[in-house]
Amino acid sequence: MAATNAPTVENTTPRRGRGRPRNSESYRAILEAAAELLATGGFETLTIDAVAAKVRCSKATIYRRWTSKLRLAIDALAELPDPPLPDRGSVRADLRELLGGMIEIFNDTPAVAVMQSLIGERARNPELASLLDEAFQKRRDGLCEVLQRAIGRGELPAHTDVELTMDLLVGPLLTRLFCTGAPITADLIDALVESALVGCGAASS
Amino acid sequence: MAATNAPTVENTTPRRGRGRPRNSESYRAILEAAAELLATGGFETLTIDAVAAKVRCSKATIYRRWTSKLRLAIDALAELPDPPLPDRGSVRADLRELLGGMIEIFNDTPAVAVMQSLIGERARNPELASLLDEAFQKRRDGLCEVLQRAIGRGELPAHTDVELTMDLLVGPLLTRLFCTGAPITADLIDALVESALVGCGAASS
DNA sequence: CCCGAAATACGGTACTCACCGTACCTGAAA
DNA sequence: TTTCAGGTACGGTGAGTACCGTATTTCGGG
Repeated sequence: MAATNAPTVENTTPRRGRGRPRNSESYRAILEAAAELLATGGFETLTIDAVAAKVRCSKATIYRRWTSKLRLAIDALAELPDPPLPDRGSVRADLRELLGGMIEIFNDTPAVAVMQSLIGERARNPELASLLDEAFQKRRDGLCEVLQRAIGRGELPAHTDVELTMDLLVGPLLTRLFCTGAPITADLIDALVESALVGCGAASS
Repeated sequence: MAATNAPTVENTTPRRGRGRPRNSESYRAILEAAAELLATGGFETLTIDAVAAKVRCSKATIYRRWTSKLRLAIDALAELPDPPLPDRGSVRADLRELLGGMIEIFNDTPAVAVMQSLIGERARNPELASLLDEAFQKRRDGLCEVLQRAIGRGELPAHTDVELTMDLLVGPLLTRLFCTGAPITADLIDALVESALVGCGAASS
C-alpha cells in the first residue's frame, strides 16, 4: 500500500519489520517471468511451478507475495502492452487508430488468451470479479481519454454516455474474439466507429 | 450422424455393430445430469466424477460418448433455455423483448458462468474454438430471426449487416457481464436498441 | 436352428499426471 | 533470541487412462 505501485497484494517490503527482509528483486523477477510465460504459451503455461523454476525460487516465495495464481495472473496482465494513445484532432481518426492498435495487440500478444482465461476464472471465483473489473477498466483508459477529449472539443455532446459508447465500440470486438470467432477487419472498425458516433449524436463530418 | 440429433460426438447407436450395444438411455441421462450440475453449482461443480455418481455409471461410460469434459459441457450448454422468440410486429419492440428475455436468463440460470468458463477453455483449447463458435451462434438464432423478419417487412434496409447489428446489440451486454461488471438495466437495453437501429439506418418510428 | 467365437459395452477400481496450495523445517537478518 | 524468508515435501483435487470381469450382441460354422 505504501510502495510506488500498489498491486493486488502488499509489495516487496511491507513494513521493514524484525526478521529477515524479502529479496527485493524477487517481486519483479516473478512478475516478469509470469508475463513472459503468458506471452509465450498463453495462460495454460503459466503455472506456479513454471514461474518458480524460471526465477529459481520456491513456490513458497511466490505465495508469500501473491495469495493465488489468479492474483499473479492479473498483475501479469497489466504487464502486457497498451495501444498507443492517438491524438489526431478528430474523434473519428482517434478511434480508428486506437481500435486498430487494439487489434494489433490482439494479434501480436496473447492478450486475448489471457483475457479469456481470466474471464473463465471469474466464473469460478466471484471474489475475484472486482479485481478483474478494475484490470479491464484500466485497459480501456485510453479509449475513455479519447472520448473525453472529444467531448471537451465539442465533437461529442456533453451528455454523451461514455461508458455506453465504449461498450458499443469494444463489445462487438470482444464478442467476435471470445464467442463467434468472426473476423475483425478494418471495415468492421470503421463501421463500429460510425455506428458509435451516430449513436451518441456526433456531428457527422 | 444417423441419429435424430447429431451432437459433438457420435450418438448412442453409431452403426449397430457387432458387440453389445450402448445403453440407449445413458446418453440423455448423462447430458441431463451434466446440465443439472451446471444449473446448480455452475461449471466448477461439473466434474466427470459427479456426473458419473449422479447417473450411477462409470466414468468410462461417459468418456465413451464424449471425448472430454469440454465436449460434454458444450452439449450441456445447449440444454439451457433460450429466450422466447417475440413477434410484436416491430423490430424495436421485438428487440427489446428479446434482449430483456436474455437478461432474465442471465439472471435466473448459470448461463453466464457457463459461457465464461467455456470462453476460458477456449483459450486453452483452440481446437475447440469452432465448436464453441457454433454453440454461441446457435444461441443467437432468435436474434437473427428477428432482424431478418424486420428486413423482410422493410423496417430495416435490405443491405443491413445482420452480423454486425447482432454484435452491436449483444456485444455491450457480454462486455458488461464478462469484463466490467457494469449493471445491465432496461435503459441500457433501450439505448442499445436505438443505437443499433440508427446505426443500420432504420426508419425512426 | 444351435453353439461358440469375436466384438463391444458395462460397472468398477486403481492408476497416472498435472497443478494448486500448505505444512514444516532450516537458516539468515535484526 | 525472535522474526521472517526460503526451500522441500506433501496433501488434495480432478481429468483422463488402463484394465478386469461380466453382459450382451453379431457372425460364422456346424
